[in-house]
Amino acid sequence: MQDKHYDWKEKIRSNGGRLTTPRKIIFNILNSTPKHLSAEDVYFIIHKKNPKIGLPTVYRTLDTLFKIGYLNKFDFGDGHFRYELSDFQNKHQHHHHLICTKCGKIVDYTDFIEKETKLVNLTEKELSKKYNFRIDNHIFQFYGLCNKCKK
Amino acid sequence: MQDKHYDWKEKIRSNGGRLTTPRKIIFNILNSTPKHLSAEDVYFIIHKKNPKIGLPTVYRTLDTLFKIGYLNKFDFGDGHFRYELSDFQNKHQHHHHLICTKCGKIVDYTDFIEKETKLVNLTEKELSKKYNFRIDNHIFQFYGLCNKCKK
DNA sequence: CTAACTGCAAATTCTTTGCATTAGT
DNA sequence: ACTAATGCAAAGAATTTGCAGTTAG
Repeated sequence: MQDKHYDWKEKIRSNGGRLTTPRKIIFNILNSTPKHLSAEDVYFIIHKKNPKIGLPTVYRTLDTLFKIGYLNKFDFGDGHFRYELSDFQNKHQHHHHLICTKCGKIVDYTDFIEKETKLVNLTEKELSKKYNFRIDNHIFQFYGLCNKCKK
Repeated sequence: MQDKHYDWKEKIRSNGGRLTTPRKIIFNILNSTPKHLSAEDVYFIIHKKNPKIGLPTVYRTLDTLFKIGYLNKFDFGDGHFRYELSDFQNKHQHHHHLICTKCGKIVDYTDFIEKETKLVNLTEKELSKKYNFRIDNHIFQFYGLCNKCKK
């Protein structure tokens, strides 16, 4: 249980998918960084060693992983989506974000999650009842200015 | 105090801006709906009566209003930004969002805000101290499936 | 084998920019 | 009059699509 990723390959296959070289590489890239990578970030990394792999493949692979639930997809407002492996793989803790609206710096914080969790669960329960939604996920983001940009 | 919008015109002028026809129309469009409009939504509405006003003007006006703090800008993940007049104009209450990942339906909820507020304030305080940020704003969004899409 | 995936190029979509003209103040 | 803002057309940037060739199962 050290690594719950063991089954991503199985998940791909069981959906009729194939375990191709680009998919393996892209998964590994995501799995070896705590950062939120954009499609272009991934492409840049991959391109150094595998110049044959194209940007469309990166987009398609990220979408595939997103659809089977292995990726979180964020928009921090800088004009492109960013991805990270999902939290349920216990390698990464669930976290929220603190975003500098000037320089784009992003801080993942986990510090206050515990206090928040109880309330979040309660809120999810009440919301799902009142609005008849099945809630799968949430994004909490705080926006402001980082120490440098505050001047 | 019924309508705090009284001063938006003043705010525009005091920044060296001009009170043009497109700006007045666009402000009124935003002011007469509780919805989250995209630039194209605004353009579509405006275009029926004022076909001369172009999409770039809409984008520029939205950006202007955003910069002087009269607009909130959201990305719900459907590929374009959406805008609404800011909460501090007491016409709209501060609210969070519930988003259907299948059909894109968005529910604004204000119900649990009160309970959340205390925690949010506390979290903002602790985060701003720990990470030395000045926090101006936050976005909380829950994602899931609405009653129709749950099937 | 054969259907899914890739790689390339071209298309789409949303948003921004350059510039000559118009219109607030 | 002065200069910000507009309207048009065209450019940019991120992402998606079509399709012929490749490859995993």
